[in-house]
Amino acid sequence: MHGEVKPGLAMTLRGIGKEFGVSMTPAREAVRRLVAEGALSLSSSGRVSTPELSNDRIEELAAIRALLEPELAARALPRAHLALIDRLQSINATIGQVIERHDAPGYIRANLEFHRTLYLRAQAPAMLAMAETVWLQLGPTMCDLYGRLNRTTPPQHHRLIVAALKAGDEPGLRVAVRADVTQGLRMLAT
Amino acid sequence: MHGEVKPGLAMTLRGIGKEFGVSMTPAREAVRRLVAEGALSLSSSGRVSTPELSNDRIEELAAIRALLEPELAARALPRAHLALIDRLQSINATIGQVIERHDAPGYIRANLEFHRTLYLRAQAPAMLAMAETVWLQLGPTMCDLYGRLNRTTPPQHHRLIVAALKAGDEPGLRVAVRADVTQGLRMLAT
DNA sequence: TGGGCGCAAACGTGATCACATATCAGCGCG
DNA sequence: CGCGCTGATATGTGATCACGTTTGCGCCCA
Repeated sequence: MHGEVKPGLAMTLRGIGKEFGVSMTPAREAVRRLVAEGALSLSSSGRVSTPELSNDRIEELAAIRALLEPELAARALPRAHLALIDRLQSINATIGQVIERHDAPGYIRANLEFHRTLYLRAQAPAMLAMAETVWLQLGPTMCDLYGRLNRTTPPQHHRLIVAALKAGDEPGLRVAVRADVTQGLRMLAT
Repeated sequence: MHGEVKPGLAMTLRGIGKEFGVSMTPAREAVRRLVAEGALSLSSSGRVSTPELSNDRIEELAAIRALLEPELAARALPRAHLALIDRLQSINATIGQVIERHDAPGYIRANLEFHRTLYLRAQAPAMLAMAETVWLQLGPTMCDLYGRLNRTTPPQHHRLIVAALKAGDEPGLRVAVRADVTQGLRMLAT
């Protein structure tokens, strides 16, 4: 999810087992679960690797985010109290620092923490799980793209999200979240 | 997904293995995959069973359907030719027959076939997979509910969907699909 | 008769193994 | 010099087993 493993990297069950000090059986279970969630892809011979997403697939996954996440944010809005907004702003500050360091996985991690912190308030576990599944699928590819771009602009959409939360403005919040989610896609087109 | 197994039913790995003539290992993999997809729930002791969904969870899953499926339908709309519409109408006729027979799993299966046939045209595999995951989670509970209700009215929303497809009316299609998806939820409230 | 209690059966977990298959390096041929 | 073949190595699959834990049934006592 955090993009710590590059897209297209192949792995073996025995290798994973050795890496974590377990036998093949738990490694197999973990791998098969990640395959079921779309985080890893299974070749016809059973070999496993991180998927290399096509542009169409990325667009599709971004579209799913653009559907789910505004709804999650809207559901969180009535439950968003001051402490939550403070927390979001603090995470936002961290994101600014991470960007300066050009730390792509760190940026992804902090960015997702911002979204997850907000969506946790929505009290919608199935919807959140679904969003995290999408993040999991996008992780390696997104991190690769961010790493290539070396962007230096802080996330202005997050500020808009926080502002809409403070104002209790649901339509504005939906628009801000959708814009934040779609921004990553636009970056790909360049 | 088709609701052939009742909610809350517990299963054992050795039992599943014996049922399908394999050992525990493949049974474990299959079960863990279904757990990852949310179709089965894993107790703290590792025992597995079909989940009994709370009303909140059902509402949430229906909301996800209401988000994803209109989008899938809209993406399928430009690609929907006459043969597809014929196929949908034929499935619709089947649904009418199944309802007369009070065959709840058959109804679920035919209903999902209607939706899947349409959504396959959307050329959006990730989004379709996500919708199917939701169906998988709802399957047992929905079938249970349908079985209790013994409804006799044919699905009028499907007719609206077909009409909107014929007319090339995207907003109307989105509304019709959303109404069809939400209908199941309304039934629960009674 | 109802409610704890204990024990045996059953369960999940993780390890190991045999086997069929895929992968890749090296080599020989064109 | 490039291409295909071949064999050794490595991989996934499914079975089986030992072990610690949970479960559920029967029994005992109040």
